[in-house]
Amino acid sequence: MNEFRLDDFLPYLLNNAAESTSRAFSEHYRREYGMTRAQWRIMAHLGTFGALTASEICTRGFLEKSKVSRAVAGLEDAALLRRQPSAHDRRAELLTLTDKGQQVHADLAAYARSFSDTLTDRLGSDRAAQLAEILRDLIDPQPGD
Amino acid sequence: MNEFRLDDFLPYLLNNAAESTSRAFSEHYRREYGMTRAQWRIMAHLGTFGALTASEICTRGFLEKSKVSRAVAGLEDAALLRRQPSAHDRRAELLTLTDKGQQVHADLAAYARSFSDTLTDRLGSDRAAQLAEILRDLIDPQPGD
DNA sequence: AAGAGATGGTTGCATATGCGACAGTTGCCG
DNA sequence: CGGCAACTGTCGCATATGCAACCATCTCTT
Repeated sequence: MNEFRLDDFLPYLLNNAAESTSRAFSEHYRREYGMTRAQWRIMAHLGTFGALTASEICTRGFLEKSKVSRAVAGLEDAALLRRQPSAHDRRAELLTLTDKGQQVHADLAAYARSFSDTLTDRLGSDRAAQLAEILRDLIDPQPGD
Repeated sequence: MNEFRLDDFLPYLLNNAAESTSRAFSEHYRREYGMTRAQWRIMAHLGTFGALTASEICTRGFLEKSKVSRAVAGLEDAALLRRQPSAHDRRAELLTLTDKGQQVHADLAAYARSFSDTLTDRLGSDRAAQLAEILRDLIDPQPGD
């Protein structure tokens, strides 16, 4: 009969796990810096990978471009990032963190780090590493790119 | 220095994996039935577990209660589910799928099933099972419950 | 039995979101 | 070269969302 079991449906489990593990953390940057999830994600990308364009962030982070556009505007207003024209493409803008942005990123990264350690402890480091690896496999082949 | 690596941050990977694996599927029920993500999730719960109250769905699915409230209203308007008063608690309402709701659920479940098979193939069934198991461990201890 | 506090569900309001349309730019093919 | 498709980022609009306030009901303590 090919029954459907919600408890085994990977997208469902992934959504729950993502939601469950992101909530506590998101409350932190929300309280401390008034940042949204999209804003934190953009900061995290720039803090980790350096200068990126908005559309690169869209692709890497599975975010809508209008969402990124507005989140970037907010971060710019808060003086956390700066735009500069791309040398090779006049449509695109390179985004980089300001000094203030770097500081904020450093704080959030430290928090994220300790948060991550908690999760790893809970799973055991072997399984945590397994999980990360499998997730990367699952993510890589992005449908439309 | 305790560096922060976004590529190893589990909440990030989980969000990307969830988003990546949910997108194609969500396009389907959106197109076919005009349903939102929350609505599909509610249908999936009711289809799998039978009668539930809204708050049980909130807890299981990591959904805000106002989101559920409105999604349920929409599903009721579409005649996909029905409310009946709980025998033991006059505040609560038991939600169940209507016949039409069951049909829609059956269709979506079949689609989900084949979708799930694709993912499992891609990972290999061992790793897919590992993943599901680890995710369940990660989810279980829900912060505020 | 009474009141405090928790819980179920709805709703108002401000904000966030997705989609589609748009203007400007680029790259490619004939 | 000329033009057309693809791409970048922004914006308007309708809708979805989160939060807090709210009413009704339940539970627990005393």
